[in-house]
Amino acid sequence: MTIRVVIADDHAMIRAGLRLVAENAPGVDVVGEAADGVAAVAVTRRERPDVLLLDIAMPRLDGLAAATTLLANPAPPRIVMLTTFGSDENLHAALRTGVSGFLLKSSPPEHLVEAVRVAAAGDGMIDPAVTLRVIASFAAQPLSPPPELDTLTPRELDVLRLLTRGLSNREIATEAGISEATIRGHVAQVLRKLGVRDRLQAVVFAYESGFVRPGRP
Amino acid sequence: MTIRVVIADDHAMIRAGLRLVAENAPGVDVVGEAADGVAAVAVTRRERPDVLLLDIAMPRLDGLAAATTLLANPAPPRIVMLTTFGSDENLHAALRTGVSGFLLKSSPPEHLVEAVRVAAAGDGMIDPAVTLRVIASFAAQPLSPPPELDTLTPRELDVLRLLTRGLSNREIATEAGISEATIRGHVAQVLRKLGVRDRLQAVVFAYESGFVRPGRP
DNA sequence: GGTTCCCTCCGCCTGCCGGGGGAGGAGGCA
DNA sequence: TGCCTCCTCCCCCGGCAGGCGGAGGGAACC
Repeated sequence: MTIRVVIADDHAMIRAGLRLVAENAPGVDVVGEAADGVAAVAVTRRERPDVLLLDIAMPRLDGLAAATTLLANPAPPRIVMLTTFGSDENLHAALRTGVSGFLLKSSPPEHLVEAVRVAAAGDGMIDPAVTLRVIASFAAQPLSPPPELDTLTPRELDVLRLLTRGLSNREIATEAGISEATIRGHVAQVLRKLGVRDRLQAVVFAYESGFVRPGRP
Repeated sequence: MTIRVVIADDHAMIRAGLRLVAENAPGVDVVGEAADGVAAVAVTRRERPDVLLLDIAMPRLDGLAAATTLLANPAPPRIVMLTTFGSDENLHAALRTGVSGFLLKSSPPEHLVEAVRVAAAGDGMIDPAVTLRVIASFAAQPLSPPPELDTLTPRELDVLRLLTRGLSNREIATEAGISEATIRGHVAQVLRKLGVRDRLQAVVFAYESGFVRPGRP
């Protein structure tokens, strides 16, 4: 029932440190090491560990690419991504690959052990230091109620909704069952109220303001 | 330096359990309780705790509304949301409010204590049991690469990106530093490859496919 | 009754968009 | 070398979009 772990990092010193921390934890066994992404993939395929500790920044093949490669195969290991800097690019890119954990190297050793155990159990863990940023990426949009939208009349909101479906004035007129001339008037009004130049910018505004969201008809 | 905590849950039994767990942790002090959302807001405003443990499902005012209310005020407490079921609705709704933690009641007590400490420190924690779903919500869209986008050349992708900012051909030309005629050609190509009629639908496609996302420049 | 807002509709006109077709240079590949 | 893709640029032309001003009917409010 031990958790078999492979460590991938290009710095020997850090590998040693990670190994020390991991092996000091009961039930955790380090079964391999790799100093770059290509080796990480090879060692992982050979050893089939439960958990792969993967540094993002590595030569030849970076951790993101290695994770993507491994996760595309059947029965991949759980991957805990390690990084020195918790930049938004690193964070989002890592989460996108579908890793089970994301940890900063500045995290206390017990977090690392916890992340390994959690990952091995099929769950996930994100470093507390960056978790708020993950949450913020959910909260960011709906917390911005664009004041301009409030001034739109119901009819104008209808028209804006239809605009975001890529319809022409004529199509909107058909859809709404009124004349195209009326739609033109509504569209002009919407553009004026939103302070945008054309229907294209109105659609961008609608998406960016959260008035419409991708994937919801 | 103790962490002052308020507990809000409509079940007295659960409040007692949470209090027991929290007070058993060194440096954590429970300074108030509430049995519904309205009381939670009132107690929180009176006690000004560092951390508020907030159940989602509560009478009068649910935890989500209470969190939204409190977080809209200046100097809000850190909020750790508690829930019995880790449904996607609960999860996303909670993260949207901007809480610092999201925990299932089925989590081990030490997770609760850890979440309180992490929240008090200004960081965030998401229950390992639902973290993978959070990660998946990042991976969900980019893992569906609409085949049409693959056929676009780098230049055409640039143009599409600029299109989604609501720019005219002339503005795109200026932005890209090439002639408008060239942009017209690229746009025509993009429309053809995406199978859409005009730039408006191309922008809608870009948003709906996840090629661009609201709120990310 | 007057005012205001919303919804409906009309015509005119300028300008950009998009379709069509063509063309040349740069770079990769066999 | 030939072949291909990509990027660059051009012309013509029809059509829709958007700005302009105007107008009438209905509902709500004072």
